[in-house]
Formats: sequence, structure tokens, C-alpha cells
Amino acid sequence: MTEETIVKCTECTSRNLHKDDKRGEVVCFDCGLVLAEDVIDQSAEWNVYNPEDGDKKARVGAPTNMLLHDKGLSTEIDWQNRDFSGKAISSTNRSQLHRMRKWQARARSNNSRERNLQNAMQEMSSMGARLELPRSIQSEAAVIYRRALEANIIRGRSIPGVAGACLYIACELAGVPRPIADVSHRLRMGKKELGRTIRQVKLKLRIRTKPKEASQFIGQFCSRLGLNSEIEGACQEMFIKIKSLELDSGRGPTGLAAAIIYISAIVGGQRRTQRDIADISGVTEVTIRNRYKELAAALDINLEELI
DNA sequence: AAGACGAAAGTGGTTGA
DNA sequence: TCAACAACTTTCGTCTT
Repeated sequence: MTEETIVKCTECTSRNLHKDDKRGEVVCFDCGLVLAEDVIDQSAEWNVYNPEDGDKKARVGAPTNMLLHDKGLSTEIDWQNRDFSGKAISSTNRSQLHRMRKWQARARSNNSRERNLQNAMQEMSSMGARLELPRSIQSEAAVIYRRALEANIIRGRSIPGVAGACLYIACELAGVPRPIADVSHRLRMGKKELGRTIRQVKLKLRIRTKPKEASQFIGQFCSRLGLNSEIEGACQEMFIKIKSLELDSGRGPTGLAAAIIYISAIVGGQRRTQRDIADISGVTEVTIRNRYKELAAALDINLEELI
């Protein structure tokens, strides 16, 4: 109801708003502010970003949830040698208590860690929702975060920073990478810093990811541009051709995907502006231009006559 | 007025000596 | 470790629709 009336962001007055029917949210693309939401975090299903991922589609959710910082196992052990009624505890029990305290102390040293984890898990959960990620990817991110914490990577960095990096990496590992620009924008984080943190986390945890391909971005970009599956299919076909001609080597996959979509949309009679495509793909108009000129020339496509 | 264009200078990451 | 390098971004004036 309220969504209908919202045209401008209350924060930055941008008109560049994104309405997501599935989630019932209206989000400002420029500052990331959620202007309206009916339902919080209802999506537990996959967003399918490209056709090959269709068969991976599944509802998931492990019984033990990695997003919880513990499983309710915390127990406090008092330091006084008294039982619950205040009586002194017999010496026979003392050694046992002593051992228990030792363990408790050991747990205490993990206490700041636990607190960090607790914070981070909450943070990640809301970040995951903002990125519209399925639970499975959020859980994977949580696992990565735990490892990062154990490897002392968080020191000197912010919890949200590392959490964002973990979410990004989890997407990559799941085969559904998101542009850094998109992630940083939605999470309201600096692109440079996010990129740096991602690299460092990957380096320290020895996480290797396959080089990304434009085809992995085509689906998500098309859907955000409101382009139908015909156009998307044409894009994927064009990508295959481009790849076989090695026109993709040394080019950024997001920029390439953006250019492919720009061309295919015009050819398919559903033109989108360079600006619109630039906004959702996280590359600039300049890059789209450079790329599409290059591709059009190599593929011998004359766009002028189609406009 | 919006969209597209392209030159020029700047940025950060990669590579190779 | 550092400089050279390619890809991409930022910025901006200009042309086109």
C-alpha cells in the first residue's frame, strides 16, 4: 500500500528505487535504505540466477543452524566453594570442581570470541536478507566466518566488514557470484574495503574460487532489468560465441555481461539504456561502451540500423 | 532533457624482474 | 620490493535523438 506512494528516497532523495515484490520491499539503490517492507526475511528459497542453476534449486536448512552462535550449551560455574544453598562443598568434590573451573576458564578465554560470533551471526542474518540470499548460502558464510575468527582475521577489521566478505565468498562458492559493487552497495560498505577484505580472507583461509564468467551474471542482470528469458537466452548464446572467439580474455565478467545484455536487448527490441545497465551491473557506462563497441565490431553486428 | 560518446587522468590489482 | 601494465573508473565537455 505504502509502496505506491514512495517515489523518492527519504535519505538521499534519489529516485532510483528498487521494488521487490517477492520480498515486499522497496529499497533505495543509491544509499541502500529500506523504505518499505511488509515481510521480514521470508525467503528461504533459491534465487535462480541462471539456467544451469535450475537443477540446484532446493529448499534447504540444516537442523542445526550455523547462524546461532551456540546451541544453548552455556553454563556458569561459580568460583566459590559453596553449593547452591551456601554450604561449603566437601573436599572430595573439590578436585572435580577444580577441573570444571579450568574448563570454564578455558571457555572464558573464548568468551570474547563467542560474543563476537553472536554479534556477527545476527549481523550476517540481516545482511543476508538484504542481499536476498538463500539460507544455505548464509549458513556457508557463517562457517567461513567462524574459520576467519579462529584464524584471527577479524583483528583490526570490523565485524560487518568481514561478515560481508564471508557472504560474498559464500556466493562465489555456491556458483552464484554477485558483483562486489552490488554487495557493497546493498550493505552500505566501501567497495574498495570490501574487495580488500574479501581478498585477505580468501588468502588466509586458502579459499580458492574459480574465475568468474559473464554467463554467471547474465541471469541476475536480465531479471533485474526486467528482460524476458528470450533475451537472456540470446545473451547466453552470444556469450558462448564470444568465449569461443576468446573475446572475453582479460575482460571483467560483469562488464562483459553488461555489454552482451546491452547488445542483445537492442537486437531483441527491448532496449535498455547504458545507465540502467550500469546501475545494476556495477560497471560504468564507459566500460559498457568500450566493451559493446568491441564486441559489435568483432561479431559484425550493426546496431545503428536497429535503432 | 536524456542518452550516448570519447578523451584524459586517476585507481588498485597483477605481474615479472 | 618495485615499477610497468592492463582494465576499469571518474570526470567532463560535446554531440545526438
